[in-house]
Amino acid sequence: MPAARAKPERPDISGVLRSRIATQALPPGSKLAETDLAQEFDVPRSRVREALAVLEQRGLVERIPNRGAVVIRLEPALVGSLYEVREVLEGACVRLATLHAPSAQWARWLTHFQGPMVEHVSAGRLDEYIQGYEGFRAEVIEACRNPVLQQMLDSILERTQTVIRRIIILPGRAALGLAQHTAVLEAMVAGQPDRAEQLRRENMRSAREFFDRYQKYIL
Amino acid sequence: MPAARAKPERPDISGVLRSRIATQALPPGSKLAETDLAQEFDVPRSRVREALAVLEQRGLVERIPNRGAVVIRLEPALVGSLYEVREVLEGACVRLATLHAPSAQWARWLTHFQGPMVEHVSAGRLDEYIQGYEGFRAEVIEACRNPVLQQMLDSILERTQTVIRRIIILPGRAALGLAQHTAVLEAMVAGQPDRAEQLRRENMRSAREFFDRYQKYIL
DNA sequence: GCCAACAATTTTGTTGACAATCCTGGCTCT
DNA sequence: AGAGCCAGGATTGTCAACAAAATTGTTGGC
Repeated sequence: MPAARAKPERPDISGVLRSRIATQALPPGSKLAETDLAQEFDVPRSRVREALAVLEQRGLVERIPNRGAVVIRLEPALVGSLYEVREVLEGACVRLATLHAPSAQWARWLTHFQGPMVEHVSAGRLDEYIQGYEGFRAEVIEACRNPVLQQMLDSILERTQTVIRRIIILPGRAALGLAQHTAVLEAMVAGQPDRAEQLRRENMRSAREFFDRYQKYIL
Repeated sequence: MPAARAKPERPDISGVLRSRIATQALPPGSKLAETDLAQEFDVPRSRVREALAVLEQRGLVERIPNRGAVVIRLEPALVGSLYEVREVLEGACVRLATLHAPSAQWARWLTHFQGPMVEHVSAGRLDEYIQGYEGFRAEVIEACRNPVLQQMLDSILERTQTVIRRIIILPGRAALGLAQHTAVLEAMVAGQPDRAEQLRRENMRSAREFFDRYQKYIL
């Protein structure tokens, strides 16, 4: 039997780079050298080039002619713009989820948010808190059944992930955020989409206030 | 004197193709052949390739491996998703514009909407009506001072432009839309950002109802 | 010692050729 | 006659070499 021929893998370069930028494995200002990336992923440089075009279009890197691509730097004004848009998108998200999924689905999460999650926060186990929240969030987005909304939220999140993680560890933020999320969930369980949307938007504005107040520690 | 050397122009291929798709010069289902485009724009094929990667990322074309790129077809469900997102983005837009620009700036437009625009609509001069509205709209987006919001709205508009133009010619739509826009403007002049946002969202839902009702004539 | 001009190196941008894949059309076999 | 199959052509994907530009390093002069 001939050796199993390794099929030519096609790594999703743009995807890998996106997650590296989101996790700050590639911090703002990093230079993305085409040759290096082509070597690392073992692909021709033209593939790297296409990936960089996508990253530029997504607002993650800046490409200067004849000088290469660098990871974009988050100006305070840009963070503000991102939060303004995120506010209305997240609001629409919980409204649609409330409309499209049965109340019982959210009731499960409500008990989780009123029990274990409170423990996590008061015990300072932020990783567990974040993980639990991410699970809920994924279900909300799934319930929206709106690929356009999902894509735009993804795009905003990957640009602000680092800011989000620094906000959540601010003094009092996790506890306040948890209370706000619980309020949103109560509206969802009660089948009040508009109220859920409004509460979620207030939650986003609240997060943004923390950012404004602690801006110098975050950026 | 030596002949003026033509500097190597660098046409914005992705931009040209985007407008062609938006205006349906390239209707849904059209095939985008790399060789043809490279010849037409007189650029190497690699440039065309990068442009296609951007168009795919923007949701305007679908690329199938080894088979090329085709202009995406608007399914009714996708139009619904786009309108759900557009509703909240347009709402945020007028809210921010009301907050950031002086009332007087919108008062000018209000008189225009209550005078000439009514004439245009009742006389069936839809082109003038559209043109007047576009002017107002551009100023609103400008006043938002939010590049993220602007980019996302552009992205949605270029995908739904053809639908929008077919909705506006539906019986009664232009007159109703004008009345709704005037109501939004009144809220803006009165310095009521939240009310302007709410009215704008109602306007979007109304437009979407027209789409749902006349769907078979539009798609 | 510092600055400026110049040369060397590195990196990006471009080009054309080559390989792999898919579609088309005609042919053969049942 | 119809289904399946096998070229032929066309298109996409890949690649390496070349050209252009910018960065870096060096040298010479003040």
